[in-house]
Amino acid sequence: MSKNLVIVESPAKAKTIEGFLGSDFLVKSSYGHVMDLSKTQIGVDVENGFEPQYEISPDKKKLIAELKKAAKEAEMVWLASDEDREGEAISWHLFKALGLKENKARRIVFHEITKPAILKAIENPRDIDVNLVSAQQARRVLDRLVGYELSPLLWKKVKPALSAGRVQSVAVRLIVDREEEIRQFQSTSSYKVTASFNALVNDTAHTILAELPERFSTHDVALDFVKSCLGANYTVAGVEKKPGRKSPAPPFTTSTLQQEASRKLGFSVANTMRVAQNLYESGKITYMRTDSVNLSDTALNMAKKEIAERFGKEYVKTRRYTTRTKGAQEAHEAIRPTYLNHPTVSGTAEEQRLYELIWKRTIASQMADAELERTIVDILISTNDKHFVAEGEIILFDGFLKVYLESTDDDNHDAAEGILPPLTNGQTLNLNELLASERFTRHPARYTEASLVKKMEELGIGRPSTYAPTISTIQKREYVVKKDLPGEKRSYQVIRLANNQIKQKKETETVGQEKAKLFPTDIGSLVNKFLEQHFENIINYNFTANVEKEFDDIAEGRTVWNQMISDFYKTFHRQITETTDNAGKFSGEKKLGLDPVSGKNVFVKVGRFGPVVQIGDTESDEKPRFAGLRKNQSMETITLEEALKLFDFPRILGEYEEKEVSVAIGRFGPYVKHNNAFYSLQKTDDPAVIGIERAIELIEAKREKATQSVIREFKQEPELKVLNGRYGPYISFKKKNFKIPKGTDAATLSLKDCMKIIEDPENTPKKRFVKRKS
DNA sequence: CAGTGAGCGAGCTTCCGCTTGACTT
Repeated sequence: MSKNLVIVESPAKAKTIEGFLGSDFLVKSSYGHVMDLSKTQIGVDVENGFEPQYEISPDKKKLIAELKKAAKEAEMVWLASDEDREGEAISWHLFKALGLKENKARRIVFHEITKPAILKAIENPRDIDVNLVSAQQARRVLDRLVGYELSPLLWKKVKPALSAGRVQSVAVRLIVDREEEIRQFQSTSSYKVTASFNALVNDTAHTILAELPERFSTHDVALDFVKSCLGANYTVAGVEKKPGRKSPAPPFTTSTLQQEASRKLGFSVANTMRVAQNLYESGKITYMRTDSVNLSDTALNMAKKEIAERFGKEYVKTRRYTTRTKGAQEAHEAIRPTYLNHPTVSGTAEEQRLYELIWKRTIASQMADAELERTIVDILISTNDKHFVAEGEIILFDGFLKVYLESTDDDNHDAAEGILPPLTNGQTLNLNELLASERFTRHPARYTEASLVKKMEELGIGRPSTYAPTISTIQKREYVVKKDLPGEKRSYQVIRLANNQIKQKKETETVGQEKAKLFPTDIGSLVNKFLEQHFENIINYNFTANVEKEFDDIAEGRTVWNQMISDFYKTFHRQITETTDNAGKFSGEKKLGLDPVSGKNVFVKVGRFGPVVQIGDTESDEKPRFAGLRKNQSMETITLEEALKLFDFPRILGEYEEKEVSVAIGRFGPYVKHNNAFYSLQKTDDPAVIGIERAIELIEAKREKATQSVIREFKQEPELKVLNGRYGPYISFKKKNFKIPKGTDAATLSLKDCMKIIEDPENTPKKRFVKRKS
């Protein structure tokens, strides 16, 4: 029995701390929040001061019972959750849920997981900060009211099972707005002039690349300029040298780690977090959900030592970074390796790569600036008054660049500048080639998962622990899809001057390719439009920043939390009732034209199951016909012709084994139907042209696969089979599936063994969704 | 997980922010 019980949020942290403290201390984890509002009800008493109705989270009941027991046996309980709004609330909830007494509980906080820091914290306990808890309560209640009043309104007015919230709806808006900007964007072209020269410097031939600082707006002006260069001489008219410096980027936060892992390693946001969690749990990195760029003193000293040993003393520069991010709470350190003297670790390939990135970034952040020298060379053209400019950059001292260079999202920059040979004033250069190429302005970039996180962080929307889940939610709701675009060919004009001759030609380039970018869907755009019309104040980009200020006031004790919520709710709830009463169905209905066969109107709109084409008016006596849009189609762009084509299904292809074979398009894409069985089409198959031969191929292929997946069959019991599925072997019996206990060899199971497994209630299929009591 | 879409009506869906395993057919 321990005299002291310490409760932290994360089990990995608990394990580390237990090592620091003696046997008088038992360290446990709360696994995050332990109490929350009821999931199935609004959970807030709006009539009575917005009193929250908390309950112990269902998955925490067992844990709370355990903690309660441990608390009873201990002389003192130390509540050591994180030092931020949510952490304070966790301590308060623990206090309540464990039924602690004032004289038997202390609140402590520490910023560094080291023995001295923890001992110091224990010597300096404090009370739970009630104001900070109130601020969290306000945050929680506001999010609940917004989410649980807006979502049902969407079910009624737009489509069932949709959702809206303070964070997710703004994330969707960013993507919808960006797509609209791209649609509105008008590309213009201009002519950019570049030249390459040959020069002999110290008996060595060098190539020098230069550019005209200005651009020409039309082909004619560009051509006139190139013509005016015929027979020209080019001389160096000035060499200017400027010193420059580059500083390293700060250590990683959750958001910057997600961005760099996306750009440098191609990881999705969720993957980055999964891999980082593994590194954290095996003690290799510090906590991965943080908004702080701060490094502990221990880390700073380790970095200093490591850099001096590895690269030399001149590479050391100790830096303390401060966070400027809106709403940062800084309960943790920046993300860094636990031991900075380990540049690599063992683990999976992904773990090694992510770790290396974190190591480099941390080390670089404590290294000296890179010192550069920029050279700008001015080149005169003898036949006109324009100048070429050549720029070069050399590194005098590499500093942190030895280890790490941050990448950018900006793909508009041109080829890297190289080293220029030492040119002298008055030196003549020989023109090798002069090019005037047509260049086009580019639309703003679509968001990647990571660049969306960056933008959300700038707006103060979401927290390190929610970036990845939010991005997955908006995709799961089908507001947004992540996809690639193949790009299109575009031709552009090039005017070339070489050997004193001008030649013009047309070249082609591929533009507009996209890889893993976020696009709004029809539903996403429609829901966004609905919210813009009725709840602009909620999805306004500044809404979160404004309420955060009010939460701060509550935390400081200047505002009473439920007064703030009451003020907010008055307006918000009026908007809800007004929209409920006055707004009609919001389907985005749009008329495409007339059906040439029936002469009826053809519409597109969002129906109960997603975007549909409708032939015939809803109000008419005859029932309208419907067909769902294909996955790659959009209400925005679909034509009448494409819409009518969707009604060509189901199409009868012929007969096979004396049963009809047809092709149709269902909820999950195009499929072949035969004898009441379904066979999905491949991506390369077009349901509009597919024939009976191909359909039979698909049927046979699926049958073949099915026989391969059978591990065991029994003559005595044809309804029982041992099959190989997605998650390994399982038993199928009378259309129900049963898992096979670990350590059992599926291939040697007898019928008796199988029946035993089936009868064991341990192995019965679990219900996917737990039905709630009414 | 598969041919939905009217209208009727029951029963369902939903938020954000803390934390990890559990374990799917």
